[in-house]
Amino acid sequence: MKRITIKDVAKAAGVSTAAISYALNGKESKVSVETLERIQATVASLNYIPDFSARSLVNKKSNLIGVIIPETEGYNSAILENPFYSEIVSGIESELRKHNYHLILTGMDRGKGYSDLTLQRNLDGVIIMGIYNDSLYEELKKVNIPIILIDSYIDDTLFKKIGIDDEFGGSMATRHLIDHGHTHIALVTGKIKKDGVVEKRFLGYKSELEKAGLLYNPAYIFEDSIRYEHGVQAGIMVAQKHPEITGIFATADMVAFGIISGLQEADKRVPEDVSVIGFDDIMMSSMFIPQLTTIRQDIKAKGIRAAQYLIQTIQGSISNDLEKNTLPLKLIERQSVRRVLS
Amino acid sequence: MKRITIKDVAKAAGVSTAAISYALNGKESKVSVETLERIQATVASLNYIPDFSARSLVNKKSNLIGVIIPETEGYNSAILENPFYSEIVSGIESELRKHNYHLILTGMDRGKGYSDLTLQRNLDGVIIMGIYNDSLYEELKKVNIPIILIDSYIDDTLFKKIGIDDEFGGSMATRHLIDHGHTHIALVTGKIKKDGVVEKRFLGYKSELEKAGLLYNPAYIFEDSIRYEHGVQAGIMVAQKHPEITGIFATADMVAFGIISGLQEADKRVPEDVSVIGFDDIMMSSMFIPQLTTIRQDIKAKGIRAAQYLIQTIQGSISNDLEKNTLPLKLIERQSVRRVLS
DNA sequence: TTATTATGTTGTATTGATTTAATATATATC
DNA sequence: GATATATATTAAATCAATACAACATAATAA
Repeated sequence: MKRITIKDVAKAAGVSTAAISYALNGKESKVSVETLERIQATVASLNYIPDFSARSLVNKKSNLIGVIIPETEGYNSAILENPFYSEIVSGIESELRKHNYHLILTGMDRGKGYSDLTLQRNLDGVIIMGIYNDSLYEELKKVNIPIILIDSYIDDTLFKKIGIDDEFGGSMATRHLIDHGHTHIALVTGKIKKDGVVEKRFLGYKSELEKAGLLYNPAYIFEDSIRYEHGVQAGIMVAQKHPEITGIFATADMVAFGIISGLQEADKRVPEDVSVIGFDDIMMSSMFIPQLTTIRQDIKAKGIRAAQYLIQTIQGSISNDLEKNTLPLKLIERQSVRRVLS
Repeated sequence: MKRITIKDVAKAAGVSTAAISYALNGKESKVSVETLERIQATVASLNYIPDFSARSLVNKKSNLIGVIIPETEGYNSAILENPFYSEIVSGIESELRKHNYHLILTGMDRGKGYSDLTLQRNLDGVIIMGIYNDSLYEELKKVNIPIILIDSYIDDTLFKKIGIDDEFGGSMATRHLIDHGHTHIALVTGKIKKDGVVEKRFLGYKSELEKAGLLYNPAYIFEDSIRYEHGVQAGIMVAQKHPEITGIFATADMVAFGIISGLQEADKRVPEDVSVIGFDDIMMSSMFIPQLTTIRQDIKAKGIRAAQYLIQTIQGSISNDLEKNTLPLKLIERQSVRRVLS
């Protein structure tokens, strides 16, 4: 089946290809009403669908957006095994589709460049998740297209960012435990890297302890990776080695699930013996038993907002609306935290 | 920053653009060793990256694969909220990346066509999830590119398929309950549509009941959608209206989670009072409490296999290896099913 | 009526890479 | 040394669309 090109349409409608192009690209003013209608009719009858390759070759726009998920430790080349990212991508996709952009989804082998994809495909823009100071940093600057960073604290006006106030979130979670009478509070988290979200949440945790006059004990920090398995280990550890700990703040819900399992495995009950608070409020958190008390961020909205922001930037209607770029957080009280009597 | 084109490289290396093209596309035999080396050197020094739009314009290959997730009932335009799909996409992505294909991920508004995307982007192939007999059927045939269907029973040699033996899986699950002494077994499931996977699982359930001489009771079928919420409702229903039911087969793990919550809400314990078996073995199933007994399919492998099969088809090395296209199932015994005494 | 402006319309160059056919050069055969 | 063969190399056509500049026609102004 041969492809129907703009020439075929032109011939059938008895006009030039230029007329077709004008008629189809919002330049109806350059075409009379009669020809416009005739063109539209023939386009429909021939079922003509323009070729994006040819189009993007001339006007350097591809209507393609790259969505890049760097490999997280522990999630080996399985970029969507982390449900948090799935929800974000889901939001991005729905928003992009609404605006007639297509989405190229890709993981990123460490070492390999971002710019390859971008240049090869003439991407109109890129959304990158959870990147912290890194070698990629400089490379990103070279590729001169709009870039939105989700959950990044890279401090450069060149990059637009969508995120949350992670430090505040860390404070909220910690304070919630403190307010419920907990005095020995552990933190279970992924690697604390400079300018990563996890560092900020940790900072919130620490400052809130100080504010409450509680002792910050480095032995209460279980730092490894943002994975279920790490949570399990930490849970067992807490149960066996630290009976004084009654509250645990996990910097991700996934980790909180692991902690709860680990605790139960070591015969501690949640929340009767130990309270656990998570972070993110992924979908599973309300389905888990016990239902997880956590700091909610609207994950899907994050994706949607990132897509909107990117599209605005591409189309030049840049609204540098910082308030809308730091999304709200909310404490969701469910079943995994209880009050202890002092 | 101006783009570096093949012409720039040609000029810098003192050869024609044709030579560059040969050197870069595995046609080294048409180029002498010296020029090849010179070209490679200049390509590296100029950091030349070819433009896929131009390339795909001439050879009608885009190195792009479309991954299409039709909107599931209940998952309104949030294509990845279903963790099952996320895992598949994850598998597809890793495999495609390995072979230098890029992936366009998109949901599909009901009504809108598949062929638009395909033709616009000159896709080399398409992977479509969970499509059953439908109006889209005919449209798919018109677009003459390789298509892999995941979890579909559309019977047409034009479409290649990757799936599992859903009926057998349904049997396995049901038999497991029967073997554990259960005689009143409910089925909680999404809409049973002709040629959908759910229908097959239902058929397996039914036939296994008959085989065991048990009564098939339509009142035990809770048919609505493959969603957590439906599971909750069904769980409550069973607890309140059907105390005789001791075993429940959910045609998806997500639904099983809901059932367990619903049962607990209505003061039934799992597995002490009621046993629940799921289907899929998504990641959460081993993390859930109680850990879910389920029929495992290797979800990520499904994605990988689909990608492999598609790439083979595109490249002409078609291995119509049916055995490898029906992936194995395995009963995973965990904590949500227990033996009842008769 | 002629000059001027506005409105449609089209021919053609352009985009970046591939590929065919033609050409130039080197090597082997007799 | 002349002819045939193999090997490098390149000029130019091609892919499908866009957009500039040129031109024709109609509408308006003088």
